[in-house]
Amino acid sequence: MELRTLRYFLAVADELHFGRAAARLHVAQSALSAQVKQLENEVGLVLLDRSTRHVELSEAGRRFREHALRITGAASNAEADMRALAQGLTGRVSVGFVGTATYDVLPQVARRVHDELPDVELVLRGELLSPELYAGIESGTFDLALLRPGAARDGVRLRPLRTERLVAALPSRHRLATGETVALADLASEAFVIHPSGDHSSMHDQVLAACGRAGFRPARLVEVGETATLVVFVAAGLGVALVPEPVRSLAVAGATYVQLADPETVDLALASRTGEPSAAAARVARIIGETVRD
Amino acid sequence: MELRTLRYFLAVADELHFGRAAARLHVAQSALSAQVKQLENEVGLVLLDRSTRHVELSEAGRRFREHALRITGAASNAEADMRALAQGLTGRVSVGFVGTATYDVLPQVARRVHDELPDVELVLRGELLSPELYAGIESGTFDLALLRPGAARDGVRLRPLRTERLVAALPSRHRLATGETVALADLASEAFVIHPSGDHSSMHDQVLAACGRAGFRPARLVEVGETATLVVFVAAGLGVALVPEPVRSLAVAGATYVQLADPETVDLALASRTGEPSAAAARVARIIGETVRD
DNA sequence: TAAAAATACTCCATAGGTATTTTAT
DNA sequence: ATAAAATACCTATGGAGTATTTTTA
Repeated sequence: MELRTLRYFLAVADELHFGRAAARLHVAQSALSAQVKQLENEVGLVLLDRSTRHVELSEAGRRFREHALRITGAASNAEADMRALAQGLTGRVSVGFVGTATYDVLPQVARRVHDELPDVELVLRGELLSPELYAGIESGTFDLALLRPGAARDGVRLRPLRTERLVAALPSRHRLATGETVALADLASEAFVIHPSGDHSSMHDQVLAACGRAGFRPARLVEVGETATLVVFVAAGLGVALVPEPVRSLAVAGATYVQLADPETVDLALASRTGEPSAAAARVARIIGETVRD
Repeated sequence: MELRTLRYFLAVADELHFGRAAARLHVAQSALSAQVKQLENEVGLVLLDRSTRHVELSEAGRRFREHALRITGAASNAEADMRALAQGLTGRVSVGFVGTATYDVLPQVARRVHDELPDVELVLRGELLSPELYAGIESGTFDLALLRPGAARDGVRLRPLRTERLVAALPSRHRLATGETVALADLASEAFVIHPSGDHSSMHDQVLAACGRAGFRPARLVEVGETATLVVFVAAGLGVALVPEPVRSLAVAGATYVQLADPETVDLALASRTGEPSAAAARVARIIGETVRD
């Protein structure tokens, strides 16, 4: 039993006329007759009661028609689904994010994917550290990752997205919180709320490097994993923090973001596995690129 | 896309090894490789990530596998169902009965079909007159009919089942109800409860013919369609009746069946359409034959 | 008698086989 | 070095076409 045979049978069952059915299928009437006959031999039942003047479905034919419709329908579904998958209109894309991208890029991307690619399942994991994301891309856990680019690793392709200025997050009551800008050196004696150092967090290292360039080393460090928690700690007066400018979209009462006088920046990049990504992943990558650009 | 291709793909997806899958399918490895490759071309996606040392399903392959399983599963279902249909183990069989077979043959047949052919749907219509049954067989409304054989009609095949003796149904209080037998002539002056004459009921005619042979013509006729109602009327004292002996299984308080001294009989036959009946109808016919024989 | 399905036959596309090459570990 | 998939090439099955016959309403 083959799908072609079933399609032939269904055409005859539809037209109740071998000639017309053959025309519809673009095959000769004789080929159609032969195929239907073979199908009947296979199932061991007469499916069509036919004379030269009349064709009608037998009881068995009516029953078989239901089966044939189910089978060819499932095949059509499969074809349609695979076509959609090939075009990136369906499928699953898992994306990992560093914490500082979680509150800015992530929600916009999720919204656009939901609107433009409703059948694409987006699996999001935010608040991860760049090394974890590198490993996730290599191992296939993630199709895409938004991370702070570090040493190139082969198996991972990096595309620079943008450079983000660092801003200071200060308690609103802080004496420097009302200024237009703040010089990093003026924060030398403050406690710093900072991402954890473990596993080589990129933000941890870059904040300390910036302080170093400003001529000091923070006296006290309060390590906090989640970006949201970090800002809340600042708001609570536990210290100051340096965060990429897009974190501003995370508004927390009691915390104020102030532009740095120093030109400190961190890079944001999109990572993917080398080789052909899935069509859906490519579409999501494109949306991420457009979202960041705007 | 053809079922063969899907089965090949599923074998490889199962074995994750082209050589073993080919062996399982009894085809050469090269043929399998070619078919899988062609399938991938058709769907436009790589379904299997493979090297000479390792074969695994791609994301698209996992997705396609679900489709392929659904499709081939539906095809297997179809084959199994058609096989069962060809063997008469499934399908629908409609059977019509004359009223006097309704209470005897019908329940036994229904029970046996239910037990022995659980997937055969038995559609029963009882309490019909033989001419209606003839027409129903010819028109295809019924696959089988239990009826009183009359003039042969072509398009209808008749198989004699048995000859049933007529017995008298008398009100229990009737003076003749206690005898071992009753002579028909002794009922000459009674009112007769009888099946309707309309549409040439066979029982109607045969009861009157029997009376004629006994030398009388019933003084009064009470016409009743249903056999059960007929016996109830007798029990109520509205008259006497002649019924085929199997109607005895219809026990009604107040009515007594008494053997006739006269050797009057009616025939019961199984009617079916000429030509090949469905396998299920043939099985049911066989069960009817066996049931009546016992 | 005419329309339509079945049959006879021929052809060729393609599934499948054998032998060999390529490739990744 | 070797196991296994891919490739090259050949064969043959069977699907499809043309022409004709058969059938029945």
